[in-house]
Amino acid sequence: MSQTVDRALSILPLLAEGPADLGQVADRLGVHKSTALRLLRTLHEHGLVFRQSDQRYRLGARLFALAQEAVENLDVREIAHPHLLALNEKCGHTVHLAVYEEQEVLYIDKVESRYPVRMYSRIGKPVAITVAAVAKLLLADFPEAERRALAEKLDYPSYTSRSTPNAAAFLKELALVREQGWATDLGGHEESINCVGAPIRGADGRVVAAMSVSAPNVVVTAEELLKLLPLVRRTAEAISREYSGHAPEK
Amino acid sequence: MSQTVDRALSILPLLAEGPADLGQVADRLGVHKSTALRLLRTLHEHGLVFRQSDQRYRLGARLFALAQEAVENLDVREIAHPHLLALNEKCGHTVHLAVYEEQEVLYIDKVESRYPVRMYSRIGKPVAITVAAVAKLLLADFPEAERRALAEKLDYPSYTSRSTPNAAAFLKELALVREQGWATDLGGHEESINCVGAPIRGADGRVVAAMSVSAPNVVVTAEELLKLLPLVRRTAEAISREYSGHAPEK
DNA sequence: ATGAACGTTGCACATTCTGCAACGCACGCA
DNA sequence: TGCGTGCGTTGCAGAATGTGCAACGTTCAT
Repeated sequence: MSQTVDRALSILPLLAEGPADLGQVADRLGVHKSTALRLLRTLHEHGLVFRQSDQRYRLGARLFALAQEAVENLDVREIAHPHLLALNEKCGHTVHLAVYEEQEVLYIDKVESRYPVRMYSRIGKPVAITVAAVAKLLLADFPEAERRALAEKLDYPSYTSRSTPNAAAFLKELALVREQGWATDLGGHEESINCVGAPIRGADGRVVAAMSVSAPNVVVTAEELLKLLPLVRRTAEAISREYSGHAPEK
Repeated sequence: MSQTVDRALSILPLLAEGPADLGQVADRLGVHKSTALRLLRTLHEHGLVFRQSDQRYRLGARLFALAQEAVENLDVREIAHPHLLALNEKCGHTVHLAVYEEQEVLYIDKVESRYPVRMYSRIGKPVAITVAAVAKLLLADFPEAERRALAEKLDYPSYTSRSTPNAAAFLKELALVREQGWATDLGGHEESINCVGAPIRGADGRVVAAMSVSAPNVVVTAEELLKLLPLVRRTAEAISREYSGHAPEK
């Protein structure tokens, strides 16, 4: 829509392929050298491009800084919230959003069940890290060495008979979660409550948050809850897309 | 130099602070809404900006993709080489450049000593990982858990009486290197050869390569070699700056 | 129903960008 | 030493391009 800007921006992917000199840039843009020069100068002033020692142009530090700053100022919660609401709208159960922070997994958002029976949880509260679906999802993405180190350090409280009993079992479960791309907690924290969860990933593919749907046995059986898995995964993927800077579907 | 492009690029840092709507962008640019709209549209077509579900604009995925692609197409060796030559010019000793790759540390560049006595090493050859200064620098940057895991797996050959004897000693040495930001190998690989090295870091601060200066005792004592440390560190920093997308000094 | 806030469009004006041609400079070759 | 080529750079005149305005269409909230 704006020719000048359009041309200037076309330089960026071109330089991403590798350093290039003025003539090459002008040629590939199909413009006169003097025009390319002025565009490069403007990009240079903004730090998006710089000149290395052999005089050729390269993408500059500012680009990395911008990308980083943008990620830091991104709020998963803000982006996820409407999606969580929509999910709750469809299935009616409690929906949680959680992140990993300083050795803990914390709930950072929650949409209450529309059924009369609710489960206890609080935003900001640490999650039962050895059993919760969201915790498994977040830890499963750690590099293997860190996963092992962390697993060794944890306590394994027997909330119920189905709680994760020890480090070995936990690591095995994490490997499974990593493999399949989703996680469950079937009565591992409270006998009568089941959860299904899926990971939310950033632009680099790393897991940045996890979400889950929880419901007590009295409302739906574990089997029925599992039928929601595709929906949960689709929601998580929609959030991932939007979080990582792709236009939302539709 | 180019007003239109200048304005368009000014939008990026603005959006890095957080999502903004058309009016806010127009205001902060000091232009009419319709102008801001056209600029945003152009940025949008290039994927640098997109519109999230609440209609506000945000930095887009393309920005991350560009930054990533640029990093992948960057060649440390190409950038480092002139600096290594200059260093060799000043001190005369052998200069090495190395990276970590698949459980090994490999030499990827070398400038030969100008003294008659040379040391044996080859580009592409794996480095003695438990003793070489460059290896210590590269491994010291690993997260603690991975450092431990790797140290346990390694063999500790006794090249000389001063070789690193075991995992515990190696981890201690890595902690020291991490702390001080430089490393040495004083006769750990071959009795008569000493090295001083410094790390080369990327835009995110992670160590991407390491360089060292090596010289045999018959040419300079370890003490004299250590006097080169400031020069080595300055060279490594100059390479880091250029590699991470900042204009080279002067 | 009514108004405000916001994004969007078409248009006439002139600001801003463009390509040209000429210059300066460094490098390599004779 | 001198010439030639390749590259980045500058000033300029013409015109294409971007600009702000004013008016319209929507969507919300009151």
